[in-house]
Amino acid sequence: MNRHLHDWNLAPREAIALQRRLAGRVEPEDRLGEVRCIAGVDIGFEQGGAITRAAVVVLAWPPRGPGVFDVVEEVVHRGPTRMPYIPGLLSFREVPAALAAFERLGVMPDLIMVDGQGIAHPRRLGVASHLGLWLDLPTIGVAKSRLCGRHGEPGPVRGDWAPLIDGPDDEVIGAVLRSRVGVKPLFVSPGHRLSLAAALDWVIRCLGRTKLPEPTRLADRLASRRGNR
DNA sequence: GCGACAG
DNA sequence: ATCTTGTCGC
Repeated sequence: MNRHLHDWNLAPREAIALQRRLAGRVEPEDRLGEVRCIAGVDIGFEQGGAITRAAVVVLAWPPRGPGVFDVVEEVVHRGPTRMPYIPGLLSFREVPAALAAFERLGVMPDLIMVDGQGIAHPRRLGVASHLGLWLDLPTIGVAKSRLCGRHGEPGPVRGDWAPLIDGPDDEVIGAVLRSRVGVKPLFVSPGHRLSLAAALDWVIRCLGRTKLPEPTRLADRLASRRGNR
């Protein structure tokens, strides 16, 4: 079945072929059903990288106030690191741990924000898309830097953005978003079952006082085992 | 061959 | 990603 998706001991060449095949299953949708909670996912490492630490934070929607969310649930999964980091093959290193964390979740979220790219990937299957396909849930890729694509400098105001273009056909694969004045922009792209416009909309609506949207920011903090800011 | 390269 | 102190700014 989809069991082979769990055979993360794929050689790079096989992994790339799998990405090409799976990319065709990614579905862009304009809107979601009723959203009651949004999850943020991020992976951290311990002991020099030997241990992979996956964190999932589920927040209630709508927020209690501007940028203020109630935490519904938090899960951390720790396990041995199996794959090295290879640009373009990040999902094979991080998704297994993320899935293990989701299996422990009591409430499945209606939308997931992942630290990394969605379709803004050489083969249109970044970690957010891969996770979304596996869970069959809407996902958004929220990365702190660029993997591929060309773009101009977004405006200086929060909410300003510039399209992320790639390929010979100038395909729009994401957006470079100014999430906060005076900081490097975020790279937002659809993961699965969501359009770019919807993805951007959700990320902006989840922005609090910092650069990262709350779901990703809290998951990042938990994955890196930092208690504060 | 050279440069780029999520986390 | 992670290793790490102080420091500039609101």
